[in-house]
Amino acid sequence: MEAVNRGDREQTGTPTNGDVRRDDRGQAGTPVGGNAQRGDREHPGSPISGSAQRGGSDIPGGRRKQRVSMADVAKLAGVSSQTVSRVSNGHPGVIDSTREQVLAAMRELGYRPNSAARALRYGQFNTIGVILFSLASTGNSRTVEAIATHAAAEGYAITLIPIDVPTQDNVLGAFTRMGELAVDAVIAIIEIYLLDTVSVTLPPGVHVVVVDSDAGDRYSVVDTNQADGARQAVRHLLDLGHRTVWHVTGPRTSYAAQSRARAWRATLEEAGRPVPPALPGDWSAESGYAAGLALAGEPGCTAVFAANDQMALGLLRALHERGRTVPGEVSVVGFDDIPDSAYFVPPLTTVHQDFAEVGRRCVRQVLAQIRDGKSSPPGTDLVPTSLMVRRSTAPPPASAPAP
Amino acid sequence: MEAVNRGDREQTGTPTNGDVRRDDRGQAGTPVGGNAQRGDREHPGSPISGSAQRGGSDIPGGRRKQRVSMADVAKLAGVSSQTVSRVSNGHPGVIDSTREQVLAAMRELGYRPNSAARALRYGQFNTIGVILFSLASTGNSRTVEAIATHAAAEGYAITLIPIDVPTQDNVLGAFTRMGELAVDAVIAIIEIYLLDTVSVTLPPGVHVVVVDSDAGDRYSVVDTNQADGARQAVRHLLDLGHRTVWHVTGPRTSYAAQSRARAWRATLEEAGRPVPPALPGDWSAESGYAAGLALAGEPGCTAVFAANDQMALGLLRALHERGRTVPGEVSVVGFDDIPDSAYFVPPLTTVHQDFAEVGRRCVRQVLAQIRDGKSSPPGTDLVPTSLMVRRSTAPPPASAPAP
DNA sequence: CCGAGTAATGTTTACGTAAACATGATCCCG
DNA sequence: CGGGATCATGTTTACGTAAACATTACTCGG
Repeated sequence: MEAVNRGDREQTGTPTNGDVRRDDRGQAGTPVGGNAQRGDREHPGSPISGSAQRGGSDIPGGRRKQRVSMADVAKLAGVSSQTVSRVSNGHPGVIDSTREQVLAAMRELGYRPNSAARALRYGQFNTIGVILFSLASTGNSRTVEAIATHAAAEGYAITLIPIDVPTQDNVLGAFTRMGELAVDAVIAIIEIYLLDTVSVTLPPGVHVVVVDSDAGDRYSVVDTNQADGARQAVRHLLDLGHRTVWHVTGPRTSYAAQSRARAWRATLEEAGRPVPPALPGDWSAESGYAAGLALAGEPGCTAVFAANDQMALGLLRALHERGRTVPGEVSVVGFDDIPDSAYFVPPLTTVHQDFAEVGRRCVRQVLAQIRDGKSSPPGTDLVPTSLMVRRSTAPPPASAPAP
Repeated sequence: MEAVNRGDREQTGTPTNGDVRRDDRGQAGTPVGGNAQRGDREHPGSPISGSAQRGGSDIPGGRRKQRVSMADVAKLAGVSSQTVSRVSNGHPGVIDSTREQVLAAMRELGYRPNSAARALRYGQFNTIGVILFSLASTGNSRTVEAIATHAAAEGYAITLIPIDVPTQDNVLGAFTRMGELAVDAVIAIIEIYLLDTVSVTLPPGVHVVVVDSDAGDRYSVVDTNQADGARQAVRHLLDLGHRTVWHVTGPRTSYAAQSRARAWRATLEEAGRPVPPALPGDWSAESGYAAGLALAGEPGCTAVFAANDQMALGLLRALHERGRTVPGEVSVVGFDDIPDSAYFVPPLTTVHQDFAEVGRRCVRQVLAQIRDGKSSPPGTDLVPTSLMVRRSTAPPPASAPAP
C-alpha cells in the first residue's frame, strides 16, 4: 500500500530519514573480511517486472529507504562514504578486498548514483538541450535522433523542448526554460527569423549551436548545404537539356526555403536562362499539389524543382491527374530524399540530405564547447548534399525548344 | 495557486547575468526603503547575442562566478536567502516592498534557480524519460512530440534515449541509464518482444508506461487500438463487395504488426471468407513494393490491406507498374494516415491513428503515477482509430465473383 | 629499528535549495 | 494595557556527492 514511494517521502508516514544516521560500526572493528557472503538475501536477482513495478512495499523491515545513498552502501560495507565514492568513480587507491565489499553492497542495495547531487557538486549535468519547432518533419526528427544517439555515446542525455506555435515569445520561453533546466548546452533547430530579435539569455557557460539558420555571424551554425543542393538539382535539369526550371518554394519564413530559392534563381541566372515566377508552397504535399495544378496549365514548363519531397509528391499527383506524364513531359526534382521518395510514382530524383551528419556535427561542436569551456567562434559548418537521380527526370520532350 | 509558473518567473529584460558580481551594499544599512533605484547599471538591457556567446571566459575579474545563487541575490537585496527562496517560489508571507527588492536583485543578477539543487532537495526532477527504438517512423516521432508538448505543459521536460540497435541488451542498458538519469518516470516506446525477458530494474519510485506492446499484464500500456483499426479496414473492403482481403504484414517482431494481422484474419474468419496467405513486409515502402509485385500476379486479388502507409505506397507503385489500376482492379487500404497518404496516386484510404492522443495519455498516466506516488495498476489504455476513406478503394471489378 | 614516505581510508566541508524551526515585531481584544 | 495570535523574516539543517584535508598503517632505506 503506501509504498511505492517517490521522493515525496513524507505523506506515506515514513519517518523518511527520521531514524537518524547513527554510525555504529565504527571502523574500530575489522574493516576487512572480504567475505561478501550475503547470497541468501531474499530478493531474487531479477523479479519479473523489476522494482519499478513493485514499488518497494515488499521490503521486509517495513522501513524502506526511498533512495539508496552512498551512506547506506557505506554502512553496509563497513566503510566510509568517501570510499564508496571512490569505488563508484573508479578512483585508484582502493584496495581490492574493500572494493569488492563495496561493490557487493552496491549490488545488494541496488545503489544508483544520484545525478542531481552529482550535478550540484560538479555544476555539470551531462545533458544537452534541444529546442525545435516540430518533430513532424522528417528532417527534424532524423536530426534529433542523430543528436540523441551521438550524445548518448558521449555520455550525454538530451532534453527536448518542442515549440508548438513558433512565435518569438515561445522561442524565448523555451530558452528561458532551458536556462532553468539542467543542461550544459543548447542546440536550437529553428528557423532563423525566430532568433532575429530574440536576445537569448542563458546562464553563463551554457553554449548554443543553431541548425537551419544563417545566424553564422552570431552563433555556431551547423546546416545542410542548402544552396549547393539546390544548385545541383537545377544544374541536373539544365544538363538534361531543359531550357529553364520552375520552382515550388517552401514557406517564406524558412531559411532553408529561402536559401534553396536563392540558389535556384542564381543558378538559372548564371546559365543565362529565363527565371520563371516561383510558386509559393509551405512544405506540405497539399501545397505541392496546388502548385502542380497551376503548372499543368503552363505548356512551356518541362522541369520543376520542388523545395522538398512532400511538395514533389503533391506535384506528381497533380501532374498525373492532369495527364502530364513524368518524366515524359515534365521532369521533377525534390529535396530531402525521404525514404518514401524512391517509391513515388515515378521514383523521385531528389537532393539527399545527410541529417545524421548534421546531428553528429552539432553534438561534436557542442561538446567541444563544453569541454573547452568556451564558445567556439561563430561560423557555419555546412554538410554536403548529393543528388539522387531516379526516374522522375529525363530530357525534355522533343517538341520543347532546346536552349 | 498563485504563480503557476514553474521556474519561468520573470525573465523580463534580464541583463543576462551581468558580468561581475561585486557585492557592495552590505545589508548593514537600510534593508528597507524599497527604493529599487539601480537603474543606472552599466550593462545594456539586452546584448545582441546573449551571454551564451561569450561563454564567460572574458569576464574581467578573472574569477567569475558561474552561477548566481540565492545567496548572491539575498546579499544584493539585503535579505536572507530564505526570503529569496520564498519569493522565488511564490510563497505568501513576503511583504511587497521586500518582494520587489528581491525581484529587482534577481533581475539584476540574472538569477536562475538551480534545478540540480532543487532536484536534490525534493527528490524530484520534473523530467520524464522516453526510451524508444527509432524516431524515424512517423508514429514514433509524432508520439514523442505529443509527449514532449504535454509534458512541457505540466512543467516536465523529457529526456530521450534512442536505442540504435534493438537488442534486449540495449534495452536493458537504456533502462539502466534512465535509472541513473534524473527522471521521475519512464515511457518506453518499444516492441514488446524487447521487454519480454528483460527484467527492468529502475530505482524505486520511477514509474513506467509502455507504448506499442501488449504487456498490459505487467505494465501500464497505452496504445492505438490496433485490432479495431485493422478490423475497420477489412470490414470496409468486405462491405464494398470484395470476396476477401489480402494482407501485407509488418515485421514479425512488431506487436502492432502482429495485432493487425491477427485482427485481419479474425475479421475474415468471422465473415466466413477464405484467408489468403499473408505477405511478409517490414514497414518499408520497399517491402510493400515487393509484395505488390507478387500480388500483381494474383488474378483473384481485388483488395489488399497493407499494415502501414509506406508499404501501401510501395504497393501502389508496384501495381501501377504492372498495369493494375487502383481502385479499378485492386483496392488498397493502409494504416497510420501519414500526412502524405492523401497525396498518393491515388489518395490512400487508410486507418487514422491518433498519435497525439497516445502521447497525451502517456503523459497523463505517468503524471498520475508520479503524483499518487504509486504505480497505476497494469492495464491497457486503447486509443480509438478511424478509417479515412479516400480514393484507393472501390467495389471490385464486375468480373470478380461476388461473395 | 627508526623515521620518512606512501598507500589506504576516514572526516570535514561546500554545492544551492527549502522545510522546519526560531525570532522579533505588530496587532487585536478583553 | 497585557498577552496571545499573527506576520515577516532570519537561522539551522538535510538532501547526496566528492574534493580537500586528516589520519592511520604499513614499507623501506639507512
